Amino acid sequence: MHRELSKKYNPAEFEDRIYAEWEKKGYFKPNGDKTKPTFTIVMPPPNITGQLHMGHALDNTMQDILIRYKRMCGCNTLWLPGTDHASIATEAKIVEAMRKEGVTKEQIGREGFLKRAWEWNRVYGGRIIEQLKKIGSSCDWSRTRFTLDEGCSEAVREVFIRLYEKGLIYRGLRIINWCPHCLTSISDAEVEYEDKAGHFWHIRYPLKDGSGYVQVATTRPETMLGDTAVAVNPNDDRYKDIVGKTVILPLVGREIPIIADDYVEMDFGTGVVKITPAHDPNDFEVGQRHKLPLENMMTDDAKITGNYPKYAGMDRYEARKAIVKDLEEGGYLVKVEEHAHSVGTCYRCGTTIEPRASLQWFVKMEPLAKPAIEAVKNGDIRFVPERFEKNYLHWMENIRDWCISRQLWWGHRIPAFYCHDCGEMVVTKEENPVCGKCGKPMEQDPDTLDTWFSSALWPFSTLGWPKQTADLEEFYPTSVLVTGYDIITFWVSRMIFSGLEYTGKKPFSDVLIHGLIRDSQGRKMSKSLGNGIDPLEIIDKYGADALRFTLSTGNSPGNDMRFYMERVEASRNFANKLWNAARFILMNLDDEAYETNLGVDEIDLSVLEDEDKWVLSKYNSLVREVRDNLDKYELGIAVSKLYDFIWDIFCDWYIELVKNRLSDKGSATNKAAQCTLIYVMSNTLKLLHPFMPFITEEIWQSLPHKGDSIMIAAFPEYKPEYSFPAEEETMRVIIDAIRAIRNRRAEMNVPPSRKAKLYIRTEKRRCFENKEHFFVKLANASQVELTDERLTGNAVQIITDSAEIFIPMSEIIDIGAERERLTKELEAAQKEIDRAQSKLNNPEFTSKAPEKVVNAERDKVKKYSEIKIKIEEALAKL
RNA sequence: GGGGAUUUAGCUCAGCUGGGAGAGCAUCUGCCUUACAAGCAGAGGGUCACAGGUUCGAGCCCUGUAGUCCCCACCA
Repeated sequence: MHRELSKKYNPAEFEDRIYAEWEKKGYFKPNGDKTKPTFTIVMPPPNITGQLHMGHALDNTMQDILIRYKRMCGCNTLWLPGTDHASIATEAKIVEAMRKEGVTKEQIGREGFLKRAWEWNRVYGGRIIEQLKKIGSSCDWSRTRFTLDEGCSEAVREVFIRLYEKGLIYRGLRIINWCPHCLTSISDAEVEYEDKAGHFWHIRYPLKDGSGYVQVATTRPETMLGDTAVAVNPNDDRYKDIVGKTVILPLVGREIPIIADDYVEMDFGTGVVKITPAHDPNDFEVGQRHKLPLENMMTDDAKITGNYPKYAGMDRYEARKAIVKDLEEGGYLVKVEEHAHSVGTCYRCGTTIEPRASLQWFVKMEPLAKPAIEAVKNGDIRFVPERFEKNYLHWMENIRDWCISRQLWWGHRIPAFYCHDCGEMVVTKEENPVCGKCGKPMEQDPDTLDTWFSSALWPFSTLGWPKQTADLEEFYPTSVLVTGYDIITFWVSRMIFSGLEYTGKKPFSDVLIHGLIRDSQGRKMSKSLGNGIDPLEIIDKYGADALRFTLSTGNSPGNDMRFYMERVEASRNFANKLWNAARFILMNLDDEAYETNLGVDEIDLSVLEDEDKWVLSKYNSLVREVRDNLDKYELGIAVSKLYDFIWDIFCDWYIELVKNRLSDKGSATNKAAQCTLIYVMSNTLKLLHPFMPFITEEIWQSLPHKGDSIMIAAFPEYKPEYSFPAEEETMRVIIDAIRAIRNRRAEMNVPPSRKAKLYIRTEKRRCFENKEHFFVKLANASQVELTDERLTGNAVQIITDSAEIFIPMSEIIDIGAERERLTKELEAAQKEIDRAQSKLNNPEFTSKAPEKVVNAERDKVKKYSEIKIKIEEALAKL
């Protein structure tokens, strides 16, 4: 009737089996209950380039916890999964794989390349989904999407055309960040800056009229080939007279003007700047203002063009050396200084990016940013933790136009078409448009879109947008987005403005931000360092539950976390503890408990002992706290409370307290204990299920239960009638006494085998009555006697706030030591009294502090005064 | 240059709206007590970075200082 649990906790035995069962039964799909609120999460789609890493494991564990919680709360819950085509990253990987085979993109052509890319997606995109299942992700896989699937592509085209027609997408010649390795433009957000040691070269540019020279300073001397002016500040008296004159560009011989522009700072360098409009964003602006020609002196792969035969074909750095040498030899080089400056690098390949004037597509950001800023400022969209709002707002408020075209093949092709004959351009969803002017077939723009362009639409494109689907109606806006702080600018911000602009609604209400998983030394996990830990290996060895527990504990939102194997072991040990507690319960259940579903729905409170009510009451508070923490996204706090309850309260105390009753087969008290064990255990399992789905299911199934799966059981609710303050107090007194006895025995090195009779004198007799067996079981007592008398003579005396306990053990009593110890305790009690009393003597305290706090201090004085009297009497009798 | 995070036990980190500092691991002591040695019972260990301030009361709030880390920014 009920399933046995195997002797050893071995997650590999059941995790896959349980997952398959859940999936087969369709539990991952929305329950369709329209009377309940919907709860939706759209998974940040992992790239198809790689393996599941710890970041994914964390991200998806958090999402799964929230989803499982809400599902058990009865919500109509959807967690929609998918993968990202990751254009630049994937293309780079494929090119690299091809290189090893000795094949180039050009050789196989666009079509052949795309064929390979789709094949790649079939293999690796599928793999990562399987890996997500291993950690227990309860996604609705039937709705799995891919950023490059037909629906998403339709959404991309729709958006592109809408924005174009609105004038928010334009094509223009601008300075963009060019990666000479990936051979594509990238957006500002995709550039990473790092400080590098460099030089400042001071170079003389002779005036054409022979009246001298100007001295410019540059960090990139090779770009002088592209200079089309030099500039000074209009207010700079030093150079007033030469503005309007021309200089001769050294090595090149080109005659270029001296212009005046505010951009130049007088105090910096020499106050004279060489202007290279084609290779520097500021210079480009200056060039625009002064109508300077663009001189592009570099090829795609950052080599000098044929226009400069002496340097043609040299790469940037080679050319720099040669040019510096030539300048020096020509007497143009004045000096070289050390100079640290920040250099932009490609976030994918790390190559130093080359700013470059280029014809690209852009999204005009300012009008889109405005509502996106407003939505966060007015609290419509909330960041958790809140501080990331600042991050987001700062970026949004200073946003620049977004370069969206990429010179890649793997991605959404830009729906713009050109007529070769007349130069006409159309933006259209049509696949083969003809030129409206001359009727000729048109050719599509060869470029694709930034991969984040499609990711930006993810929360609604996955639900069917632009079609008004039932899913979109039901599940959009989504509830919460869970992601790392590292992609707030790349992704979160773009989803926000996209959602607002295209659907008129925010894409999600809350953004739950987590940190990065680092190695045990605090370093980022990376391939190059080889310090990555594979989540799948952890799962193989310790189980998915242990991994999930590790990732969800001991960490606060938004903060990075170090990954320690010791912590995984501790998590596994916790699972083991739970497992064994369950085994113990199972060993002690009668068949009748299964036949009658004992303790499954309710408990007959009238038959419970104090300890039953105590644990039930503790459990009841736990329910309230866990719900509260989960509602506030405090996952780590919730799970640590569960840990404490299960290990400390339930296993170390409650189970120990009821062991005697469990051997008393057939009695009413035995049944009450079984009932309480079942009720508290199975409901605690429900509380823990979102965090550790597999072990909780396995155990729950083995206990008396109703329903097919813990996954779809109702999440426990707080019940006022299960709150028992009086029994909690009774058990606190008992537990304190037991602890005090154990403590003293350990101090005195009494071997556990040496049992002794206890005499307990207490004014809280009610608490101790009928509790004698606890002291026998848990405090090495041979016998317990409640007495009104103080034991005199050679007895160990133990004093708690509620009792005096005497253990006659004359043979090990050292009167001198006892006196010393009691004196110390007396001093400690006096100290407590003084401390509390001094507070109470302060009228400011008694008048201003809350009553609750003042009363607590009064109680303290009372309590320690009583203890003090007892100790004094004990000393007197010694 | 601006912004943020962080500094708590030997290590890694929790600590929710201010009301006597906690966990895991490590260390020490004693235990195979009829679930669990992946365990049980105990113990030691902290000027909560530093200096001021607000408050009856500060690990928590404010100001400053220092260390560590991150993000953003077009100064050649």
